[in-house]
Amino acid sequence: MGKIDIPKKAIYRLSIYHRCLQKLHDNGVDTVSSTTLAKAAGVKSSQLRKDLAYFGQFGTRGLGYPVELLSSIIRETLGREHLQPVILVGAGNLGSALLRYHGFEKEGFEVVAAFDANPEATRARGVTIPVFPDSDLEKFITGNSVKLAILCVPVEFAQAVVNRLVAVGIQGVLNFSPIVLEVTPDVTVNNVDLALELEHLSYFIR
Amino acid sequence: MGKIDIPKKAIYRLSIYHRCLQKLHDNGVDTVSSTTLAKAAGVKSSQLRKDLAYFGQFGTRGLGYPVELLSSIIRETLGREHLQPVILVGAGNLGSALLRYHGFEKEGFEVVAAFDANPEATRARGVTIPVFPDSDLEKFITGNSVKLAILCVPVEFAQAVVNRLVAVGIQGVLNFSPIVLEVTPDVTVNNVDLALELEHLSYFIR
DNA sequence: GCATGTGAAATAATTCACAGCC
DNA sequence: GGCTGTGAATTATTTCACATGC
Repeated sequence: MGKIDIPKKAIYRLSIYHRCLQKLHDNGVDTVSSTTLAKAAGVKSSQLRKDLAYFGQFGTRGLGYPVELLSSIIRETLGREHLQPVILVGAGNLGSALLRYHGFEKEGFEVVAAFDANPEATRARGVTIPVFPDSDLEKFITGNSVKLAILCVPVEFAQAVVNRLVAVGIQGVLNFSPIVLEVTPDVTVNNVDLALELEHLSYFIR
Repeated sequence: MGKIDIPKKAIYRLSIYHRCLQKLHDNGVDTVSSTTLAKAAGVKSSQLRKDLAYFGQFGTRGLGYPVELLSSIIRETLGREHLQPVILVGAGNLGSALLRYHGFEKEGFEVVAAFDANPEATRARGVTIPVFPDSDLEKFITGNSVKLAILCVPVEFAQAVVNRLVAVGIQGVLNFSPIVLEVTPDVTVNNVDLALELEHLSYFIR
């Protein structure tokens, strides 16, 4: 790959900049300075300029950045020009909650299918996205070239399921199980660990 | 405070170590080397030793660390010796999903109450935790000395609600809204931004 | 004059490597 | 011999500060 040079944290910030730019665009703004955009994103202006400099030059000195252009360049850099299909595996309490939540769709991801050991029960929970038995996983992923998966299975199954996903081509996993998943370096795992976040907070209160 | 010297990221890792230690303890292990524990936690052994060194010396050279003792020392360091009450504000799709999920309880946090503009609707969604109208927020927080809040209100209300929370003593906020919240430095905000995590993943797939 | 783009400086975090101790 | 604890070295990230260009 040719993008190993952008720091991981900068990539998270790109997403934030992208959101701020969309908001500015909705408000009819078409040029923004690094100072203004940085303030909206909660970072220093120098950091914003450095982050953008990792992948090109888009501003005009004395003026600022073109909102719409920068927005689409970031979208492209993040690989968001084309809609990415996403599957969700494990539609228990949290999984079916996320399916009903539709927070991903709002930001432009399409959750195309869910998988569970007991698909009937999930459908009964008011989930409208198609739910399949988890034995259909491999067939579906291969057939639909899915690259991204949201993993909400119970912690004791998480490693086994991720192995199956990776074997058929999943390259990115959003993992909600409180476990450190072992994957090959070509697979990216992002952990969302709600209890861990609360624990972290509890350190900072007195 | 006297703990400003431990890096933020090290604190997250402490929680992970703590989990691994509990598992080891459950399996009857009573001593563990930095190499073994680090492997379980997915970090380098040198990093584990450095992280622990931030707040003391607990190991025996040639042997390793005492599992139970280290576990309780970490718990104390994180401020988890005593149960912290937590409230949840905004019981819409995601909020009520989290209430039904009970993932926090499993890790030892007690969600004592939820607040929403429409408490009836939330109760109807099968939530068993008490739900109050959001006008009761201040009274409840003050009356029960709550310090931690989970924030799931729609993004356009997030800043206003966090202002109210902070005004009556909330010191830690787990924020699910895709917005950069402005708070005074004595308040800690942790953002869980699901769409942003997916976007981050989409950068790494090809 | 104003705001970008960027080397250089400062700061932070990680990893090495080994002395010290059981 | 094995494993911790820790300074020193390395690597990564952030911030500064200013030359450059509109």
